[in-house]
Amino acid sequence: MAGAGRDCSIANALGVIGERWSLLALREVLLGERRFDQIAHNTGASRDILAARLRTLVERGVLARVQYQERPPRYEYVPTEAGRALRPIMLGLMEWGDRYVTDGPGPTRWEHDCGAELHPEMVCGHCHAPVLPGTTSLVRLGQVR
Amino acid sequence: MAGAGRDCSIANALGVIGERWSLLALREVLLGERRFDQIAHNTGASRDILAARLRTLVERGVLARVQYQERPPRYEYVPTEAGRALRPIMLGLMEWGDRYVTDGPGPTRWEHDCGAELHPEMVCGHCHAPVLPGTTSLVRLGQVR
DNA sequence: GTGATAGGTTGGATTATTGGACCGACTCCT
DNA sequence: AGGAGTCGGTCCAATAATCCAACCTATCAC
Repeated sequence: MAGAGRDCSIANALGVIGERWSLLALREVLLGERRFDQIAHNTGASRDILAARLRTLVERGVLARVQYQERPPRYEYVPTEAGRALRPIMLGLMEWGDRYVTDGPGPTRWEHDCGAELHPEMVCGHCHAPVLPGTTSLVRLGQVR
Repeated sequence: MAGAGRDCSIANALGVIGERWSLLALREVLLGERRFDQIAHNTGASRDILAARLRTLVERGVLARVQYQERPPRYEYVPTEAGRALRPIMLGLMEWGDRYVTDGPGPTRWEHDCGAELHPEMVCGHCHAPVLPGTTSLVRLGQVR
């Protein structure tokens, strides 16, 4: 792991969800798949790596591991508040992938309650204007350690 | 690499920017650092890995490598349109990291033109209502291959 | 007893990453 | 002219992570 680099919440966030398969596992959980085998199948991750990733996501508070039956004990993974808070970011990543990576129409599509196909946009939480380059200024920058 | 898993633009996006150091390198470029040595220093990545990451980001159209002087030839990395389109996502990730990972106040802070400290929010591009769980419905889901 | 389901663990082979040294082609200082 | 510094990398051996298939435990259904 990196002991250096800029003090930055992006780096900290990537420390939690930045490893390979973590975000795809979370995608499945947010889509409603909560069982190990289903997550393994739908992501394509190998089972040992997936087990490790789910463990760290639980440790870091993004998912919770909930027993849904005794005898035999069986567990499912459910998103915590922190996990649900990643949903907009995943939708943003999906939008970016649709636009700049995936050929043809997006394989997964959402509709918003307003009736339109969902194309999420990032806005300022205060004035609700789009966050565009040039409309923001740096107040404080994390130092490089 | 994964040959299987769900057909999904999140997975496709991660194929481009999901490797370790890629997003941190992009963060530095978007912050205005364009030189190899500075990016290496500010991220903490080893130089050979950084060179490899920058190469794939250029290949995939997220960055461009531009010669800024001859004799000796020197290059800098600038964001393309696709790279700039990742800015809102990085800000969202920063917001998430500030809230759920980083202890204390966020090390990097932005102000929006409206005067408020920036706390970005994801909204529907059509009706501008926040994208909350329960306000969207799946129209089409990428199949697992 | 045979299969199926669920949630993993184990082992061995392959790949990726790390950190530091090194390099070529300059420029700047003295 | 000699020496140091800059820039954008590459090369190397040691270490760490990942992949895949096989295996395991417990239980239920037949």
